[in-house]
Order: sequence, then structure tokens, then C-alpha cells
Amino acid sequence: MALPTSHFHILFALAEEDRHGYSIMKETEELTQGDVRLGPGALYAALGRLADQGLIEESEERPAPDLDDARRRYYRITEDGRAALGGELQRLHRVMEHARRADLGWSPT
Amino acid sequence: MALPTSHFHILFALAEEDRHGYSIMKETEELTQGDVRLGPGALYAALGRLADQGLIEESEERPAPDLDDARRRYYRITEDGRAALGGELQRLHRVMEHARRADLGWSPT
DNA sequence: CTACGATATATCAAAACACGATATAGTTCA
DNA sequence: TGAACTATATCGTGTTTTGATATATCGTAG
Repeated sequence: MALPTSHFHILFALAEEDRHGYSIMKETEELTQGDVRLGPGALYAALGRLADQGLIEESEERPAPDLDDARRRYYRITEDGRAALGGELQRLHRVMEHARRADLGWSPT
Repeated sequence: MALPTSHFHILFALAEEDRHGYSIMKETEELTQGDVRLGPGALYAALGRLADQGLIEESEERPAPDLDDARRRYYRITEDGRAALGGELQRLHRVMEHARRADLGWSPT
């Protein structure tokens, strides 16, 4: 069924720029205001699966040495990953439109 | 983490009107154009969990006898269920807004 | 210079969840 | 009557999440 929430948020975070795991975790937590927390278990398991599926890949590019941290592993979204993310965004857009039309006791804050 | 996709779609379908299981299944499939398919396994397991959590309840109200089908079991969303759905819609709205602003290679069709 | 909190990755067991098959049976309509 | 559709239910398997634990580096306040 569609994309698991963790996969969606990882692709979403990587669509903006290459990131390392911890950065994905923090970005997602901030974006969702704490509603979606990717713990290490969920995060690294999902990164492995996404790489297996070819939706992300590990990047060799490193930031300037003075900004780098040797522990980090950077990930990049692939073309297939962008396509999967696009499909998911389209699906969510349809759902939100339907919610708006039906006025399901909800208004954007 | 937030709501599992199946839980979200069940609450979403019930927010419009009381429905029986099969109707939730069909409505969800139509809304998502086949992207989200709730098979019997996922559906009835999720209905049980949602009832345990007090987000839905079984309804005793039946449609007019000539429109009814004795096999059906109707479900209704509770106040807590509406609150959970509202929170989820708000979260998705924030995510979609962010996607729009960042222009993540996607345009509504 | 050292102790502490934040950063960063990794793995494990248990629980929650999804998927596909199978089962049963009533309904609709040709 | 028989085929397709409606409707609910359960089971085993596989996938995904959760929470705990582990290890180690980095930045910085004391």
C-alpha cells in the first residue's frame, strides 16, 4: 500500500538536499512538529530498505572538511525515488482536496 | 507515529457518514484510485484496533429495511476519532504546504 | 582539560501492522 | 441455475515500527 510513512518522510527530506541520517531525523521531527519521530530503529531499517529498492543511494560527496563530521553517512534521492515521492504527493493532494470539499471538521491553522 | 495509513483512511471514510466495512473498503479504493487497498485482513484488524482505542464504535442504527442487508455491520466515528483525524489532516496540510513552497518536482494534475 | 549534552550510527527483540489466501454465505441479475 | 458481486471473518506470513541498548565522536561550559 502506497509508501510507509517513514519512507515518505525520508524521501521528502532528501528531495530538498542530500542529508545524513541524523539530519533526516531532525528535519522530519521539525516539519511534523514532533508528530513523526524516526527513532534509530525505524530510520536505519528504512534507509536500508529504500537503498535496496533503489529509491535512495549513499553519496560519496562530502561537505567542506571544516564543516564535515567523519561519522556521517550521506544519502541522496534517486530518479526512482523522486518518482515514488511524486506519486505519493499526488495521492495526498487528492485526499486533501476531498477533505476540503467535504469539509470534514477541519480548518488549516 | 501519527496514524497508520489504514486507520487514517477508515476514519476519513467514516467522517462523511456511517458505513459498513465493505463500503469503507470501496470508498477508500475509489478515493485513492487504487493506491490504497484495504483487504479483509487489514480492514477488520484495523476496525478492531480503532474500536479498542475508542476512535470508532459500532452503530445500532440501520438504514430503511428495504435498503438494508442483514449481514452488514455499521461503524461510526467518535469525537475522539474526529479529533485524531483532524490532527492528521492538519499534519498532512503542513507537509503539503512545505512541498509546494520547496517545489519538490511535483505539480497537481 | 574534562565532564556533559548533543550528535551520529548501529543492532536487537517485541509489538503492531499489512498482505494474500481461504472460508462462508447472502444478493443480484441474466 | 449459475456467475459475479457483496459482505464479514480468520489465519499465517512477512513487513514495519517501537523502545531499549550500545558505542563513539563532537562541541562547549566550567
